[in-house]
Amino acid sequence: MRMKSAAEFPKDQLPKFDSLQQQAFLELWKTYDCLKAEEEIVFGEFDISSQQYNALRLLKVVAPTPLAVSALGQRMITRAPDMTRMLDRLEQRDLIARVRRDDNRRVVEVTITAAGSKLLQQIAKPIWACHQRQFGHLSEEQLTQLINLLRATRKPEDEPQ
Amino acid sequence: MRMKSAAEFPKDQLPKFDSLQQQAFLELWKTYDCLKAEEEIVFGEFDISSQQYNALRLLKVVAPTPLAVSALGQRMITRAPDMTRMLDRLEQRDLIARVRRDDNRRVVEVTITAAGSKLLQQIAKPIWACHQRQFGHLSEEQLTQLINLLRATRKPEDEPQ
DNA sequence: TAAAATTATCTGTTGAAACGACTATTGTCT
DNA sequence: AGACAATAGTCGTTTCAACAGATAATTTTA
Repeated sequence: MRMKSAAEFPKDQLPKFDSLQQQAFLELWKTYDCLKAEEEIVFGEFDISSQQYNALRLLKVVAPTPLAVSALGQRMITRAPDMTRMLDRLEQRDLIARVRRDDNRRVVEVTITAAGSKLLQQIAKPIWACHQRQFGHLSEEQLTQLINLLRATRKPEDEPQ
Repeated sequence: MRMKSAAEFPKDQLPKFDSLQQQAFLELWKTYDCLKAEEEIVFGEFDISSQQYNALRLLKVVAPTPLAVSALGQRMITRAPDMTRMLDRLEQRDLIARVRRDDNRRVVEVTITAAGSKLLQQIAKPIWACHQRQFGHLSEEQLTQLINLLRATRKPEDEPQ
Protein backbone atom coordinates (compact mmCIF):
# COMPACT_ATOMS: atom_id res chain seq x y z
CA MET A 1 0.00 0.00 0.00
CA ARG A 2 1.94 2.96 -1.27
CA MET A 3 1.72 6.02 0.90
CA LYS A 4 2.55 9.57 0.01
CA SER A 5 2.74 11.99 2.84
CA ALA A 6 0.10 14.68 2.72
CA ALA A 7 2.91 17.20 2.73
CA GLU A 8 3.55 16.40 -0.92
CA PHE A 9 0.47 18.41 -1.71
CA PRO A 10 1.24 21.90 -0.42
CA LYS A 11 -1.53 24.16 0.79
CA ASP A 12 -1.54 26.51 -2.17
CA GLN A 13 -2.36 23.60 -4.44
CA LEU A 14 -5.41 22.75 -2.41
CA PRO A 15 -8.53 23.54 -4.37
CA LYS A 16 -10.94 25.88 -2.60
CA PHE A 17 -13.84 23.55 -3.24
CA ASP A 18 -13.95 19.85 -2.88
CA SER A 19 -11.35 18.49 -5.25
CA LEU A 20 -12.20 16.96 -8.59
CA GLN A 21 -10.80 13.78 -7.13
CA GLN A 22 -13.27 13.78 -4.28
CA GLN A 23 -16.02 14.53 -6.74
CA ALA A 24 -14.94 11.54 -8.80
CA PHE A 25 -15.03 9.34 -5.73
CA LEU A 26 -18.49 10.52 -4.75
CA GLU A 27 -19.80 9.93 -8.27
CA LEU A 28 -18.30 6.49 -8.26
CA TRP A 29 -19.87 5.74 -4.91
CA LYS A 30 -23.26 7.08 -5.90
CA THR A 31 -23.28 5.24 -9.19
CA TYR A 32 -22.16 1.98 -7.70
CA ASP A 33 -24.76 2.27 -5.00
CA CYS A 34 -27.57 2.88 -7.47
CA LEU A 35 -26.64 -0.04 -9.65
CA LYS A 36 -26.03 -2.34 -6.73
CA ALA A 37 -29.43 -1.56 -5.28
CA GLU A 38 -31.09 -2.55 -8.54
CA GLU A 39 -29.03 -5.71 -8.73
CA GLU A 40 -29.95 -6.65 -5.22
CA ILE A 41 -33.61 -6.54 -6.09
CA VAL A 42 -32.97 -9.12 -8.79
CA PHE A 43 -30.81 -11.25 -6.54
CA GLY A 44 -33.32 -10.93 -3.76
CA GLU A 45 -35.90 -12.76 -5.81
CA PHE A 46 -33.61 -15.75 -5.66
CA ASP A 47 -32.71 -15.28 -2.00
CA ILE A 48 -29.10 -14.73 -2.78
CA SER A 49 -26.58 -11.96 -2.15
CA SER A 50 -24.28 -10.48 -4.76
CA GLN A 51 -21.39 -11.96 -2.83
CA GLN A 52 -22.92 -15.40 -3.05
CA TYR A 53 -23.70 -14.93 -6.72
CA ASN A 54 -20.14 -13.95 -7.32
CA ALA A 55 -18.83 -17.04 -5.58
CA LEU A 56 -21.13 -19.29 -7.58
CA ARG A 57 -20.14 -17.55 -10.78
CA LEU A 58 -16.46 -18.14 -10.08
CA LEU A 59 -17.08 -21.77 -9.23
CA LYS A 60 -19.08 -22.22 -12.39
CA VAL A 61 -16.20 -20.95 -14.52
CA VAL A 62 -13.82 -23.66 -13.34
CA ALA A 63 -16.41 -26.41 -12.87
CA PRO A 64 -16.17 -29.32 -12.58
CA THR A 65 -12.73 -28.60 -11.19
CA PRO A 66 -12.99 -27.73 -7.51
CA LEU A 67 -11.52 -24.59 -6.00
CA ALA A 68 -9.88 -24.26 -2.61
CA VAL A 69 -11.62 -21.89 -0.23
CA SER A 70 -8.61 -19.61 -0.15
CA ALA A 71 -8.34 -19.51 -3.95
CA LEU A 72 -12.00 -18.65 -4.18
CA GLY A 73 -11.60 -15.96 -1.56
CA GLN A 74 -8.78 -14.35 -3.48
CA ARG A 75 -10.78 -14.16 -6.67
CA MET A 76 -13.80 -12.58 -5.07
CA ILE A 77 -14.26 -8.95 -6.00
CA THR A 78 -15.04 -7.82 -2.50
CA ARG A 79 -12.52 -9.31 -0.09
CA ALA A 80 -14.58 -11.60 2.10
CA PRO A 81 -13.00 -12.33 5.45
CA ASP A 82 -15.79 -14.71 6.26
CA MET A 83 -15.69 -17.31 3.51
CA THR A 84 -16.50 -20.11 5.90
CA ARG A 85 -19.91 -18.94 6.90
CA MET A 86 -20.83 -17.72 3.46
CA LEU A 87 -20.03 -21.17 2.14
CA ASP A 88 -21.98 -22.66 5.03
CA ARG A 89 -25.08 -20.90 3.80
CA LEU A 90 -24.54 -22.03 0.24
CA GLU A 91 -23.87 -25.58 1.38
CA GLN A 92 -27.02 -25.67 3.49
CA ARG A 93 -28.98 -24.86 0.37
CA ASP A 94 -27.06 -27.52 -1.51
CA LEU A 95 -25.73 -25.02 -4.03
CA ILE A 96 -22.12 -25.99 -3.40
CA ALA A 97 -20.31 -29.02 -2.03
CA ARG A 98 -17.24 -29.06 0.17
CA VAL A 99 -14.64 -31.81 0.22
CA ARG A 100 -11.52 -31.91 2.32
CA ARG A 101 -8.60 -32.68 0.08
CA ASP A 102 -6.78 -35.89 0.92
CA ASP A 103 -3.23 -35.03 -0.01
CA ASN A 104 -3.40 -31.88 2.09
CA ARG A 105 -6.01 -32.15 4.76
CA ARG A 106 -5.85 -28.45 5.57
CA VAL A 107 -7.51 -27.34 2.39
CA VAL A 108 -11.20 -27.61 1.70
CA GLU A 109 -12.22 -27.75 -1.90
CA VAL A 110 -15.46 -26.33 -3.15
CA THR A 111 -17.50 -27.22 -6.21
CA ILE A 112 -20.77 -25.93 -7.54
CA THR A 113 -23.57 -28.48 -7.51
CA ALA A 114 -26.12 -29.15 -10.22
CA ALA A 115 -28.62 -27.17 -8.18
CA GLY A 116 -26.14 -24.31 -7.98
CA SER A 117 -25.62 -24.33 -11.73
CA LYS A 118 -29.32 -24.37 -12.27
CA LEU A 119 -29.83 -21.39 -9.99
CA LEU A 120 -27.11 -19.49 -11.83
CA GLN A 121 -28.82 -20.27 -15.07
CA GLN A 122 -32.12 -18.97 -13.75
CA ILE A 123 -30.51 -15.74 -12.60
CA ALA A 124 -28.50 -15.22 -15.77
CA LYS A 125 -31.23 -13.68 -17.88
CA PRO A 126 -32.78 -11.26 -15.38
CA ILE A 127 -29.37 -10.09 -14.27
CA TRP A 128 -28.31 -9.57 -17.85
CA ALA A 129 -31.47 -7.59 -18.47
CA CYS A 130 -30.68 -5.56 -15.37
CA HIS A 131 -27.27 -4.65 -16.72
CA GLN A 132 -28.86 -3.77 -20.04
CA ARG A 133 -31.21 -1.38 -18.28
CA GLN A 134 -28.33 0.15 -16.40
CA PHE A 135 -25.83 0.53 -19.22
CA GLY A 136 -27.92 -0.05 -22.33
CA HIS A 137 -28.23 3.64 -23.10
CA LEU A 138 -24.46 4.05 -23.34
CA SER A 139 -22.74 3.50 -26.66
CA GLU A 140 -20.16 0.79 -27.02
CA GLU A 141 -17.53 3.47 -27.21
CA GLN A 142 -18.70 5.10 -24.01
CA LEU A 143 -18.68 1.75 -22.27
CA THR A 144 -15.13 0.86 -23.26
CA GLN A 145 -14.08 4.34 -22.30
CA LEU A 146 -15.68 3.95 -18.91
CA ILE A 147 -14.11 0.54 -18.43
CA ASN A 148 -10.70 1.86 -19.39
CA LEU A 149 -10.96 4.81 -17.07
CA LEU A 150 -11.98 2.58 -14.18
CA ARG A 151 -9.07 0.26 -14.90
CA ALA A 152 -6.71 3.20 -15.16
CA THR A 153 -7.94 4.40 -11.79
CA ARG A 154 -7.08 1.12 -10.14
CA LYS A 155 -3.83 0.49 -11.97
CA PRO A 156 -1.81 3.65 -12.47
CA GLU A 157 0.82 1.83 -14.54
CA ASP A 158 -1.09 0.43 -17.49
CA GLU A 159 -2.99 3.17 -19.25
CA PRO A 160 -5.69 2.39 -21.86
CA GLN A 161 -4.94 -0.72 -23.83
CA MET B 1 -38.29 1.42 -11.25
CA ARG B 2 -38.69 0.88 -14.96
CA MET B 3 -38.71 -2.74 -16.05
CA LYS B 4 -38.18 -4.13 -19.50
CA SER B 5 -39.03 -7.73 -19.98
CA ALA B 6 -36.02 -9.90 -20.72
CA ALA B 7 -37.76 -10.92 -23.92
CA GLU B 8 -36.86 -7.54 -25.39
CA PHE B 9 -33.36 -8.86 -25.80
CA PRO B 10 -33.72 -11.85 -28.09
CA LYS B 11 -31.30 -14.76 -27.87
CA ASP B 12 -29.38 -13.96 -31.04
CA GLN B 13 -28.43 -10.60 -29.62
CA LEU B 14 -26.93 -12.18 -26.55
CA PRO B 15 -23.16 -11.85 -26.65
CA LYS B 16 -21.34 -15.18 -26.35
CA PHE B 17 -19.20 -13.86 -23.55
CA ASP B 18 -20.22 -11.77 -20.63
CA SER B 19 -21.65 -8.60 -22.04
CA LEU B 20 -19.75 -5.35 -22.11
CA GLN B 21 -22.41 -4.12 -19.73
CA GLN B 22 -21.64 -6.78 -17.18
CA GLN B 23 -17.96 -6.08 -17.61
CA ALA B 24 -18.61 -2.42 -16.91
CA PHE B 25 -20.52 -3.31 -13.78
CA LEU B 26 -17.76 -5.59 -12.52
CA GLU B 27 -15.12 -2.93 -13.17
CA LEU B 28 -17.21 -0.41 -11.35
CA TRP B 29 -17.65 -2.77 -8.43
CA LYS B 30 -13.98 -3.68 -8.29
CA THR B 31 -12.84 -0.10 -8.51
CA TYR B 32 -15.28 1.13 -5.92
CA ASP B 33 -14.30 -1.66 -3.58
CA CYS B 34 -10.59 -0.89 -3.91
CA LEU B 35 -11.03 2.78 -3.24
CA LYS B 36 -13.47 2.22 -0.44
CA ALA B 37 -11.10 -0.14 1.31
CA GLU B 38 -8.38 2.49 1.26
CA GLU B 39 -10.78 5.11 2.52
CA GLU B 40 -11.90 2.91 5.34
CA ILE B 41 -8.35 2.61 6.58
CA VAL B 42 -8.22 6.37 6.89
CA PHE B 43 -11.63 6.59 8.52
CA GLY B 44 -10.75 3.72 10.80
CA GLU B 45 -8.02 5.79 12.39
CA PHE B 46 -10.74 8.12 13.58
CA ASP B 47 -13.14 5.35 14.57
CA ILE B 48 -15.71 6.44 12.08
CA SER B 49 -17.49 4.83 9.16
CA SER B 50 -17.82 6.33 5.72
CA GLN B 51 -21.55 6.58 6.37
CA GLN B 52 -20.97 8.56 9.51
CA TYR B 53 -18.42 10.75 7.78
CA ASN B 54 -20.92 11.42 5.07
CA ALA B 55 -23.59 12.44 7.55
CA LEU B 56 -21.21 14.78 9.35
CA ARG B 57 -20.09 16.25 6.05
CA LEU B 58 -23.66 17.01 5.06
CA LEU B 59 -24.41 18.54 8.43
CA LYS B 60 -21.30 20.67 8.18
CA VAL B 61 -22.39 22.11 4.86
CA VAL B 62 -25.59 23.56 6.28
CA ALA B 63 -24.28 24.33 9.76
CA PRO B 64 -25.30 26.02 11.92
CA THR B 65 -28.72 25.37 10.42
CA PRO B 66 -30.07 22.07 11.69
CA LEU B 67 -31.31 19.32 9.39
CA ALA B 68 -34.27 17.02 10.00
CA VAL B 69 -33.41 13.34 10.25
CA SER B 70 -35.43 12.55 7.15
CA ALA B 71 -33.79 15.34 5.13
CA LEU B 72 -30.39 14.08 6.15
CA GLY B 73 -31.36 10.56 5.24
CA GLN B 74 -32.44 11.59 1.78
CA ARG B 75 -29.15 13.33 1.06
CA MET B 76 -27.01 10.42 2.12
CA ILE B 77 -25.34 8.68 -0.76
CA THR B 78 -26.08 5.21 0.44
CA ARG B 79 -29.70 4.98 1.52
CA ALA B 80 -29.57 4.33 5.24
CA PRO B 81 -32.66 2.68 6.62
CA ASP B 82 -31.30 3.01 10.12
CA MET B 83 -30.69 6.69 10.66
CA THR B 84 -31.82 6.54 14.26
CA ARG B 85 -29.14 4.25 15.50
CA MET B 86 -26.43 5.78 13.37
CA LEU B 87 -27.27 9.13 14.89
CA ASP B 88 -27.36 7.48 18.32
CA ARG B 89 -23.74 6.53 17.90
CA LEU B 90 -22.75 9.98 16.74
CA GLU B 91 -24.68 11.56 19.58
CA GLN B 92 -23.06 9.31 22.16
CA ARG B 93 -19.71 10.60 20.99
CA ASP B 94 -21.03 14.13 21.13
CA LEU B 95 -20.37 14.70 17.43
CA ILE B 96 -23.95 15.74 16.75
CA ALA B 97 -26.87 17.11 18.76
CA ARG B 98 -30.53 16.28 18.39
CA VAL B 99 -33.38 18.62 19.18
CA ARG B 100 -37.06 17.94 18.75
CA ARG B 101 -38.63 20.78 16.85
CA ASP B 102 -41.30 22.67 18.73
CA ASP B 103 -43.64 23.70 15.94
CA ASN B 104 -43.82 20.10 14.73
CA ARG B 105 -43.00 17.68 17.47
CA ARG B 106 -42.67 14.79 15.05
CA VAL B 107 -39.43 15.96 13.53
CA VAL B 108 -36.06 15.73 15.16
CA GLU B 109 -33.46 18.18 14.00
CA VAL B 110 -29.79 17.40 13.93
CA THR B 111 -26.78 19.70 14.08
CA ILE B 112 -23.08 19.05 14.07
CA THR B 113 -21.33 19.99 17.31
CA ALA B 114 -18.03 21.77 17.71
CA ALA B 115 -16.44 18.41 18.41
CA GLY B 116 -17.95 17.05 15.23
CA SER B 117 -16.60 19.92 13.20
CA LYS B 118 -13.21 19.45 14.74
CA LEU B 119 -13.18 15.78 13.87
CA LEU B 120 -14.14 16.57 10.28
CA GLN B 121 -11.31 19.03 10.13
CA GLN B 122 -8.85 16.44 11.37
CA ILE B 123 -10.00 13.94 8.78
CA ALA B 124 -10.05 16.42 5.92
CA LYS B 125 -6.37 16.33 5.05
CA PRO B 126 -5.72 12.58 5.19
CA ILE B 127 -8.86 11.86 3.24
CA TRP B 128 -7.92 14.44 0.65
CA ALA B 129 -4.49 12.86 0.38
CA CYS B 130 -6.18 9.49 0.01
CA HIS B 131 -8.22 10.73 -2.93
CA GLN B 132 -5.09 12.22 -4.44
CA ARG B 133 -3.36 8.85 -4.25
CA GLN B 134 -6.36 7.22 -5.84
CA PHE B 135 -7.04 9.65 -8.64
CA GLY B 136 -3.93 11.84 -8.73
CA HIS B 137 -2.45 10.01 -11.69
CA LEU B 138 -5.43 10.82 -13.89
CA SER B 139 -5.43 14.02 -15.89
CA GLU B 140 -8.10 16.61 -15.29
CA GLU B 141 -9.62 15.68 -18.62
CA GLN B 142 -9.76 12.02 -17.73
CA LEU B 143 -11.39 12.86 -14.42
CA THR B 144 -14.13 14.99 -15.92
CA GLN B 145 -14.66 12.31 -18.53
CA LEU B 146 -15.01 9.69 -15.83
CA ILE B 147 -17.36 11.86 -13.83
CA ASN B 148 -19.49 12.54 -16.89
CA LEU B 149 -19.67 8.88 -17.82
CA LEU B 150 -20.70 7.94 -14.31
CA ARG B 151 -23.38 10.62 -14.32
CA ALA B 152 -24.57 9.50 -17.71
CA THR B 153 -24.83 5.97 -16.40
CA ARG B 154 -27.11 7.03 -13.59
CA LYS B 155 -29.15 9.54 -15.51
CA PRO B 156 -29.90 8.38 -19.05
CA GLU B 157 -31.57 11.68 -19.91
CA ASP B 158 -28.87 14.30 -19.40
CA GLU B 159 -25.80 13.42 -21.40
CA PRO B 160 -22.46 15.20 -20.80
CA GLN B 161 -22.87 18.84 -19.87
C1' DT C 1 12.89 -35.94 15.02
C1' DA C 2 11.01 -32.47 18.19
C1' DA C 3 10.05 -27.66 18.20
C1' DA C 4 8.81 -23.70 15.73
C1' DA C 5 6.75 -21.49 11.98
C1' DT C 6 3.48 -21.37 8.32
C1' DT C 7 -0.71 -22.32 6.06
C1' DA C 8 -5.78 -23.07 5.66
C1' DT C 9 -9.83 -22.99 7.73
C1' DC C 10 -12.97 -22.53 11.52
C1' DT C 11 -15.28 -20.37 15.65
C1' DG C 12 -16.62 -16.66 19.08
C1' DT C 13 -17.89 -12.28 19.68
C1' DT C 14 -19.18 -7.75 18.74
C1' DG C 15 -21.15 -4.29 16.09
C1' DA C 16 -23.76 -2.86 12.33
C1' DA C 17 -27.36 -3.50 8.36
C1' DA C 18 -32.09 -4.85 6.82
C1' DC C 19 -36.81 -5.24 7.38
C1' DG C 20 -40.99 -4.62 9.84
C1' DA C 21 -43.78 -3.35 13.31
C1' DC C 22 -44.82 0.32 16.52
C1' DT C 23 -45.57 5.13 18.73
C1' DA C 24 -46.45 9.77 18.48
C1' DT C 25 -47.88 13.84 16.10
C1' DT C 26 -50.16 16.26 12.60
C1' DG C 27 -53.35 16.85 8.65
C1' DT C 28 -57.82 15.93 6.29
C1' DC C 29 -62.49 14.85 5.56
C1' DT C 30 -67.20 14.52 6.86
C1' DA D 1 -65.18 17.34 16.95
C1' DG D 2 -64.14 12.50 15.74
C1' DA D 3 -62.47 9.10 12.64
C1' DC D 4 -59.07 8.08 9.38
C1' DA D 5 -54.98 8.70 6.98
C1' DA D 6 -50.33 10.48 6.48
C1' DT D 7 -45.91 11.67 8.31
C1' DA D 8 -41.59 11.37 11.31
C1' DG D 9 -39.06 8.85 13.92
C1' DT D 10 -38.02 4.93 17.01
C1' DC D 11 -37.60 0.07 18.55
C1' DG D 12 -37.22 -5.27 18.05
C1' DT D 13 -35.46 -8.99 15.79
C1' DT D 14 -32.90 -11.48 12.63
C1' DT D 15 -29.19 -11.77 9.78
C1' DC D 16 -24.75 -10.47 8.15
C1' DA D 17 -19.90 -8.55 8.25
C1' DA D 18 -15.47 -7.76 10.59
C1' DC D 19 -11.91 -8.76 13.62
C1' DA D 20 -9.44 -11.61 16.58
C1' DG D 21 -8.19 -15.83 18.41
C1' DA D 22 -8.32 -20.91 18.10
C1' DT D 23 -7.55 -25.32 15.74
C1' DA D 24 -5.63 -28.43 12.76
C1' DA D 25 -2.33 -29.99 9.23
C1' DT D 26 1.89 -29.33 7.03
C1' DT D 27 6.58 -27.57 6.34
C1' DT D 28 10.86 -25.81 7.98
C1' DT D 29 14.56 -25.58 11.09
C1' DA D 30 17.78 -26.78 14.51
